[in-house]
Order: sequence, then structure tokens, then C-alpha cells
Amino acid sequence: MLNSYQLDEKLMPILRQMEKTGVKLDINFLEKLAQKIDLKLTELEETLYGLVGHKFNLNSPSQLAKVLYEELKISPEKCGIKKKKTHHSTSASSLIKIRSLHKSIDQILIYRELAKLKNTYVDPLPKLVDQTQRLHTTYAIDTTTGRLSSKNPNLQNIPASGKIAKSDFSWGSEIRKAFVAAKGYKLIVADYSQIELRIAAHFSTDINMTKTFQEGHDIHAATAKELGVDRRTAKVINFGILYGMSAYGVSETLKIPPEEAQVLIDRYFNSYTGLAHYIQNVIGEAHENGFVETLLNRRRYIPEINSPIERIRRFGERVAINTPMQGTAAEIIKLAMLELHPKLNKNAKMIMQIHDELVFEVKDSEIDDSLKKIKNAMENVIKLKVPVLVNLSVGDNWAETKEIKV
DNA sequence: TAGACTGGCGCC
DNA sequence: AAACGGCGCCAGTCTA
Repeated sequence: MLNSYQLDEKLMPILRQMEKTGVKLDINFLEKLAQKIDLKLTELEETLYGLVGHKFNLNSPSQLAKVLYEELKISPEKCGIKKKKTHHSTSASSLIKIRSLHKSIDQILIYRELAKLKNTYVDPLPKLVDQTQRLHTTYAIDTTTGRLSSKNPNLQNIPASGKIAKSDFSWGSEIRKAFVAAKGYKLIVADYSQIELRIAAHFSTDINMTKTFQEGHDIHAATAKELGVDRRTAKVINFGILYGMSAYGVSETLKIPPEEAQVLIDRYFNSYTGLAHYIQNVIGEAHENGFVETLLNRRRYIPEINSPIERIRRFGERVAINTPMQGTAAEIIKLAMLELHPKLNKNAKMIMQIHDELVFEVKDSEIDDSLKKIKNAMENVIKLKVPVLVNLSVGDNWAETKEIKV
């Protein structure tokens, strides 16, 4: 059986091919979007200078901190806002805590969101296309877990949905509309469903979690029922588990007291005892061996795990929990890419990988055929103790695809 | 003026 | 004392 490093070797030519093919970008669309965002930003700037009483650099966290925490006399201590090295935090999660204390806060959140989109995506991306309007990233496999990374440009952090900040419009998802299929082609998006939690079930053989997946139920809904909470809360805990999150982390994310968060975590591990044992086991082995491994034996050394400094040691433990699952998920999709690539042709090309998702550009006449091939390869490339499921959708651009049952 | 650092934030 | 794993990119700020 192939090990993780051999897998990477075989993947290289496929990645180079994906880079070379690239993805078509609708420049006109982005230019129009840029104009709309500009108008909005100018409007927000004027509103904000008015509300605060003077001009300042809205893009400077330190200047904003001075305005909020000194001039406007908002007390960061009372509001539970953490201190950074140079000043108190003005991060979105901090600003949300003081939302009700001044009219400017919501406007700042919207300003930040729009400035981010414009500076990171809308303005730079069109400058990077070739003569055929296609964008070419560079993939690397030099991460600590075995995931790919993407740079120049990074195609793995293109906005996917709207945001929480109460703006009147979901600007974020607009960006993906600019990622289009060539004429006569469509994009197929294929993403693994809950792959890391399925891997958790596989590694831990947890009876409860395994049963949920085998019966084809929604894991977050099942967890919600188990804990007596709503689905959103259950989802946070399920994800938190994969990252080794503490009661503090859960409480911050859910905005509930740490004591309540601890109760939820206790209840969680009482429901998923197999998972609890697995996690204890991985941490134990990491302490003993100084490393953890993925399904295909990618090894990550974790010197932090035996640190005398608790903070460092805890970090090592979170890494020990997360790396096997994140790394195994990366291996599964890489295996699928390897399996799939020879089955494709010039009318059906794999063009992007976003960790648990593959995007293909496929000629209209070959969509049905490709859908079957893709689903089959991705779902059957590995046999776990729980089913591996892939969702497929098709569309003219990356934002507007329609789910297809195959 | 270039590079490093900081705070912040987009994605999975 | 910090508190959620893995990335890359941005503007502002500091420093050589």
C-alpha cells in the first residue's frame, strides 16, 4: 500500500496540470463589482468620520483602538476584550461585543468586510489572468498535516458565502460568481460530506457516531438530539472536537458561560465514549512517541507535547488530536485525485482543489458521464468503517451551482 | 526603501 | 496565561 509521501510524489504532475489549465475569470463582472464596492466604501468613510468627529485611517487597528477605547471611552476590560501586544483588540469578534455601545461599530464591521473583499480579491485577481482570462495558482504540499496549499493567488480562500455583519447584501458570495466555466462547458463541484468526522468515527470506532453515519443521518442533528441543544450548537461542538477545543473555546464561540460549555463537552463525551477514549489514546501515544500518524503513515513530530509549559503542551495535544484527522482527509482526496485524473480528458478537467472539494470544468455533453466517474472515484477510493459520501453540483459559475443526485 | 512584524480575516 | 487545527494575503507600522 502506498504511503503518504509516495502519494505526494504521484500527485505532483497532476497538480502541475491543474495549475497550467487554470480557471476562467469574468473580469467584467469583477470590475463592475469593484465600482459598486467603491461607492459603498466612500459612503461608509464619510458616515464614520461624521460619527467619530474626525478623519482617521480606518484600515489601522491601532488608530481604531485609540478612537474606540480612548476617545469614545468604551471600556475594553468591562467588555471582555483582550489586549494585544500594542493595544486592545479591534477584531470582528471584539467589535461585536460592543456593537450596542456606539453607532459606528456596525459601520466599521461593514467597512472592514468590503475593504477586505476589494483589496484581497476584487482588485488583485483580474491582474493575474493570462491572455485567455484564465487564472493560474501554484499548489504546494509543504504543510504540517499533508494538506495542499495554494498561492499566487490562493484559490483556497475565495469567499464562499455572505457574512454575519449586518450588511444589506451578501457581497462575499459575489466573488465566486466571477469564477466561470468556458463557453460550452460547466463547472462540477464535488465535495466530501463531513469527511473529518467520518474519519473520527473510523479511527475511534465510536458506536454512536458510527451508527449515525451508517444509517445516513445528519451528524449535527444527531448530536443536537443527544445533547438536548439546537443543531447550530451541536455543530460548533462537533467541529471543536476535531480541533481539540477547550471549554473556553466553546464558550467564546457560542457566547455562553464557560461552565455551561463544560457541561456540554462532558455530555458530549458521555454520548461518544469511544471518541473520548480515542482522543485520550492519541494524546497518550503522542506523549510516548513524540509523534502522531495519519492513515497512510504521514508522521508529524510534536515536540511541544512534552513541554513543561502547560500552554505549549496543550497546543501539542490539540495538534495530536487534529493532525491524524485533517491529514487523513487530505490523503483521501489526494487518492481520489490520483484515481480520477487518468479517467478524465480534454473535455473534463480537474481545475481546483479546496481541501475537501474538487472543481472540474466539463464540456456540456459529458456532464452526466463525468458526474458518475467523479462520484464513484471519490466515494470508493478508500474503505472506511462508515460510508464516504460526496455531494455534487453543476453550474455556469462557482457561486450558482445546482445540486445533482447521481 | 525594503523587509519583518502585527493585527486582522478569507477559506476548509 | 492562554484558551481552535491547517493555510495565504492584506494594510499599517516599525526598523535597519
